Amino acid sequence: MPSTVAPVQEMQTRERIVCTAARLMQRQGYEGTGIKLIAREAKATLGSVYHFFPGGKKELALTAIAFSEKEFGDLLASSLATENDPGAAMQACANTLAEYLAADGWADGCPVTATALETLDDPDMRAACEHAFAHWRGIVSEALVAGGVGEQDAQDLAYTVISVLEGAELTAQVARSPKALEVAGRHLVRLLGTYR
Amino acid sequence: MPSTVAPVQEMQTRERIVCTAARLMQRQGYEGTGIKLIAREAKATLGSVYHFFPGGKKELALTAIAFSEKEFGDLLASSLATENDPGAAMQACANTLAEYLAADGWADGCPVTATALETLDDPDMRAACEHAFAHWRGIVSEALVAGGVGEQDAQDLAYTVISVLEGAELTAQVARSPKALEVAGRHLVRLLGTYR
DNA sequence: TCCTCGCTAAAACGAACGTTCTATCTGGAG
DNA sequence: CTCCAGATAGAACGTTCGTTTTAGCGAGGA
Repeated sequence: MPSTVAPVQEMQTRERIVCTAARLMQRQGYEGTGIKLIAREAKATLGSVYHFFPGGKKELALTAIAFSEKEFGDLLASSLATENDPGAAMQACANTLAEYLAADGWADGCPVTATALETLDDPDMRAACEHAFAHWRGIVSEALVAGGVGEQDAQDLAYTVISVLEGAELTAQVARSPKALEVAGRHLVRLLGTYR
Repeated sequence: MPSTVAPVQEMQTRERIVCTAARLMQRQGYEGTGIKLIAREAKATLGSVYHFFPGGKKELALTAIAFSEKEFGDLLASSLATENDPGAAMQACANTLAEYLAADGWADGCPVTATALETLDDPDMRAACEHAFAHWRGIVSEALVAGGVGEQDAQDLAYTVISVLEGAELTAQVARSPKALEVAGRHLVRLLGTYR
């Protein structure tokens, strides 16, 4: 049975690998990110990577997607918790994404997007990405319902909110400009405003 | 000097390679698509590929992006030409994208998106993707101005229109459902409707 | 002390990558 | 016919990929 200290060490190295994988994959996609590079950047060895992820690159990628799902979900939730109006919260969220992007040279985009498009033919990967998107939509949808929007309208709006955030972040990265995210925030406020 | 027949043959083979490259890259991204696979699928040999594209994979990818830029630009333009209301045109465009996606098993998404995210660190590739996005925004913006929307509002709306189409197409691919694109079309109609 | 076991370290595998090279083919010009 | 540039064909290069394998480390349990 593991001691009380060993698991901490274990999770530190493991989490370092997962975090690095997520960051690299959101910068250069799934195919573009090598396992050896992940190990090097995470200051771990190849042996450690395959020790924690016997399933290889795919298992690591699935874990990284789940990690990123939680990361962005927390950003959504905290934005919605800070602002009481859902529209203002989504605008704040868009602006936060723009700040993050500008801070790291427009490299770290949506963690799931870059990986998703390359791995749609793999059922497991696609399912993981779909789970992330559905999770995020659920957070937005709940907040909208709590804000007085009807159940059906809220679910539909959640689709568009997540879609426009994804698309605007991509646009901002390609253009190296926060403009797409800024106007997306304004338009989301305007769109959500028509539902009250 | 080339004869009048030889260039036709030349362009046929060349275009076959470009078209195949664009299709494969929109399915599996830049890194995930090998040059040898492109040659095989295009029924050309490796020698032909490097004959027409001495710059190798990158030059071919840049050409494929330009090809895709025109392809989606034409879809935008034809939708705007068919419908007289820009909002209805964008909704029709979203529905057309949904039909295409469903027809090919949700594989052929936006040609630029998949490539863009992996190659943001390459200035030439990023510039090509940015050029495509800007081109598409220009088409939408012009149509909005022609529809009576103010110049500044039209430019801002063009950002969001393209962003939401990109994001909704990605969402639809991952979910294997046209829903994201359908609601995106409805919400675009609604958003554009507030500007008249 | 010895032994075990979670973990690290590094070498090595076959396969596939992008690219280069040489050889062959084809069809119009001289 | 000869000739040659455009185009095709395919072998081969070195590198890097994901993965496997083997050896070594270092701290608890008996």
